[in-house]
Amino acid sequence: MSGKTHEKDLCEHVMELARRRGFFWQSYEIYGGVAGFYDLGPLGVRLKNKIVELWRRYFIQQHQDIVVEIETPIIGPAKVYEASGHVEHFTDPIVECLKCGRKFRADHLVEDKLKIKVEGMSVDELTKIIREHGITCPICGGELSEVKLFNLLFKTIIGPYSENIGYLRPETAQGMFVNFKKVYEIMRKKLPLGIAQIGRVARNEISPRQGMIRLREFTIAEVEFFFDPEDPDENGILSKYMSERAKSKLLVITAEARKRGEEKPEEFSLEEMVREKIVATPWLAYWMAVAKEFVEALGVPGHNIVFEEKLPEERAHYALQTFDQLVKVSRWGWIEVSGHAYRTDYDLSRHMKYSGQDLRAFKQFEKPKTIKKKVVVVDKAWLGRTFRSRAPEIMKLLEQISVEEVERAIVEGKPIKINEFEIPPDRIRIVEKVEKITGRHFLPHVVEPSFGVERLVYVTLEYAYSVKENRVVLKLPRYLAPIEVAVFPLVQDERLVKLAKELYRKLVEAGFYVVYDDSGSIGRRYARVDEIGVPVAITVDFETIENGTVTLRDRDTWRQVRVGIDKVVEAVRKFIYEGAKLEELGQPVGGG
RNA sequence: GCGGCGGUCGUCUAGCCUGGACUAGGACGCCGGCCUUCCAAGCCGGUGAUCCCGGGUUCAAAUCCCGGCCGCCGCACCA
Repeated sequence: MSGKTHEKDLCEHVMELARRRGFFWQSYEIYGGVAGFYDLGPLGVRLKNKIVELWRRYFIQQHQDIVVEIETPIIGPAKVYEASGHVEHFTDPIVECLKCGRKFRADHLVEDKLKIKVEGMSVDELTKIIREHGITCPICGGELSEVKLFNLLFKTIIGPYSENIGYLRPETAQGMFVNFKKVYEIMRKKLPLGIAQIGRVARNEISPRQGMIRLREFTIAEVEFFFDPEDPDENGILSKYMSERAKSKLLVITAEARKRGEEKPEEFSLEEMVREKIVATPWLAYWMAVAKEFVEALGVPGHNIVFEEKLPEERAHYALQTFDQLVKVSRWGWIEVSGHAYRTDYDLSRHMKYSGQDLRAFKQFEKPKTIKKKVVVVDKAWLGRTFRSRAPEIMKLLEQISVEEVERAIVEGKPIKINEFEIPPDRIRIVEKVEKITGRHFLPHVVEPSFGVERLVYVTLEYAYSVKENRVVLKLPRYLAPIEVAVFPLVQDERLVKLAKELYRKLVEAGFYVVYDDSGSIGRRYARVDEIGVPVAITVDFETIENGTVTLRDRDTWRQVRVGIDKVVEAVRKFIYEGAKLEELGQPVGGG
């Protein structure tokens, strides 16, 4: 499933365009550049912001009754990432073969060779074991280096004390988990609840390549979606949303199919995904459908979007099931643009344990349940008088004895023996207590759709890139265009220039991003704005002076219509944000 | 991290093997002017290169050698 060579230069063209026109470029270029870091230029920032805005529309605005957005720090204390499992699971002990240069997981190597458990063993201990047992490179037999730890987390120090370690977050997710209880309360304790965040993350990749595709610092847009695992369709919310997307179809390669060696994806409707248990929980499928719709809105055709289920060994430590959303790109074949993980209650349970805080949700039963319960009651006054300072100890021991055992002793009239102590049956009795339970405490489960935004920027550009009559035309979806309108006077005639500048002002005041250009020939100016994806170019010509109309030119068809100058703002809005066809906006212009 | 290949104006590139006339050439772009009544037209002028960085060899290095950085590909690694 890898990209083949004949399409290769598309990526190069996109990268070249991105550099030349200011979408993005490698960071720190004047110092030779650093791998895995990219800068966004003026157009790149606008495009990224628009993509993020679109993401918000799909994941938050359309789900505003159940999803809210927060923002949390990039740096977190060590404890948070110990709890999340990243300190442990993002750290691999690695040995390198001094002869062939291959690297191996040191722990796996030792476990395989010696059949012993080495979990939790230090680097030095592992090195020692390797040396003592003369373990060598399993491939070439060469000598092995010392064991080194490799952790993808960027480490830093919080404040002046070096022991106060912090980590840069490798995902925004922990910000949501840490804040779950608070947001849950703010949202008046309703489930399901999605908490979204868009922000920078950092991962110290060993050797990042592939330009914008694999970065050491990038932007993630993700939702941690919390729901009651025993009642995912609480209040019919799941059903409501599912029915809204009933027509959604997803191309999926299941883990099972992959194990069979299958490479072709199978198409499932959203309903089939759930009914045939392709997904471990229905919400996972639902958010996959939203994710696909969103990626389509970036300009990727549905047949180039596939969900691939990860094999157990490929999954992150927190996931019970994971699907990657893959998009086909020219150079690298199928690349992941989002991950959809069923994180269960892993994160909340870990934070509960590490923080000591109760992070459980509470759900009231419709009717409180009453439970009859037998309780052992001791004559505490007697107990205290008799055993004095040892009484509390006995109380504790008594709790560990089952009610049935005590009951039996009472019935038989025998004393209850607890270690060396004896309690006569008349000092103890069984009481039936009625307990009222109004609801249940539980840890919500979580599904997580998570997007790499820079990848989306790249994918969007690549799918928009086209060549027409030897000119580059960036056919971005209109609503994503960094610059929305261009205004040109046909030639540098004072009257036309004046009118064009007025129109420019008017469009700017209406809220659009507009370029004005009166240099060179009109054709050159059209070409320049085509290349950065400006959807519509407006030209003020001599007819404008006569009858107050201007031409609107469609980037994709190069066709033109004439529109009254006073109707331009509305026409542009309709064209860019309401999907109107050019021909609906005014009178067609012949020729040109 | 290992191996292979590569790195020259904003972009694409000539030159590198065979060191010297290279003050590094061209094209496109970009800027200014002229021209121009709708698709990168034309003319004039201009701008623009740490020849990736550092060291070495040499009288002399874009060119040869070594080290590093960065990129691409393969391996390894990888939410």
